[in-house]
Amino acid sequence: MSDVFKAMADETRRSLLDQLFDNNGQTLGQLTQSLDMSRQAVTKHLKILEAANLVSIHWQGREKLHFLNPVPLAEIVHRWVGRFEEAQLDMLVELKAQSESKDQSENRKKKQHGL
Amino acid sequence: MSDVFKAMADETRRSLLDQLFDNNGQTLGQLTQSLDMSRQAVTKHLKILEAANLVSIHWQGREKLHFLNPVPLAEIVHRWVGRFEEAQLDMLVELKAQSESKDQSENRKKKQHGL
DNA sequence: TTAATAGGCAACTAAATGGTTGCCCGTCAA
DNA sequence: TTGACGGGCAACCATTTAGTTGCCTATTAA
Repeated sequence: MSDVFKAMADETRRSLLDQLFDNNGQTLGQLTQSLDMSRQAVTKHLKILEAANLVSIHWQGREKLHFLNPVPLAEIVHRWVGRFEEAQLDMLVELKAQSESKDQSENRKKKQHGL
Repeated sequence: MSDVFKAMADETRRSLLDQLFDNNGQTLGQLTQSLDMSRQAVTKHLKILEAANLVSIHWQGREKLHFLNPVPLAEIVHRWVGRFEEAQLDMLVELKAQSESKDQSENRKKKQHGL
């Protein structure tokens, strides 16, 4: 899981994923063209994306084709969406409780404000 | 956006978020207890979470309370879920095309083309 | 057969990251 | 009022990260 988040944490790597969104199955050379850095630097980024299982490769002659693998991110992200949506509900409950607690002294006037 | 992914990329910080999921509004001291590192190290992690807007703080006397802010991650994550789900469809189409290509000999009715 | 193309590997560097320690300040309670 | 407690700030350190360059291999095309 850490691998996926770390892979996503870099702008260059997100840009590589963007490129593959737009046009799946590109070669290293193609992916490098749009990036203003050396081929070897791009190779390293792609290795990290591969390690995170976000990109899979397919050799065709001397060309290395790169394909998006959406599965691990979809999984991870669905999980965190769930957790955060729960938390969001909790937070609403809590804010409500806090505001009620603050309003104890004057709770008949029903005035409320948050943090 | 980079800030959010970078914040999420560290195990310690995800663990801090976990703690706040379980019990929102904890102090720095409380958050430190479960972490086997110095208070100052935890402070740095919390600063990063604050900068990513994933945690907000509220001073109460000499205590600093930390609260989860689910909004930015929910946003980011919904966006990426959308993109990846699109890509996932693309991939299915592509896998279908590949398998059809493999089945060429026994399925002559369907047309196929290479990657 | 040879040159150009696509890419890999290793060594190196600068900067960012994650941690430490020491000392300081404000708040609270005895 | 004084000492303990909750936390901040800054300097320092080791490791990781993101990039470079130079050279090598394998495939393709002339």
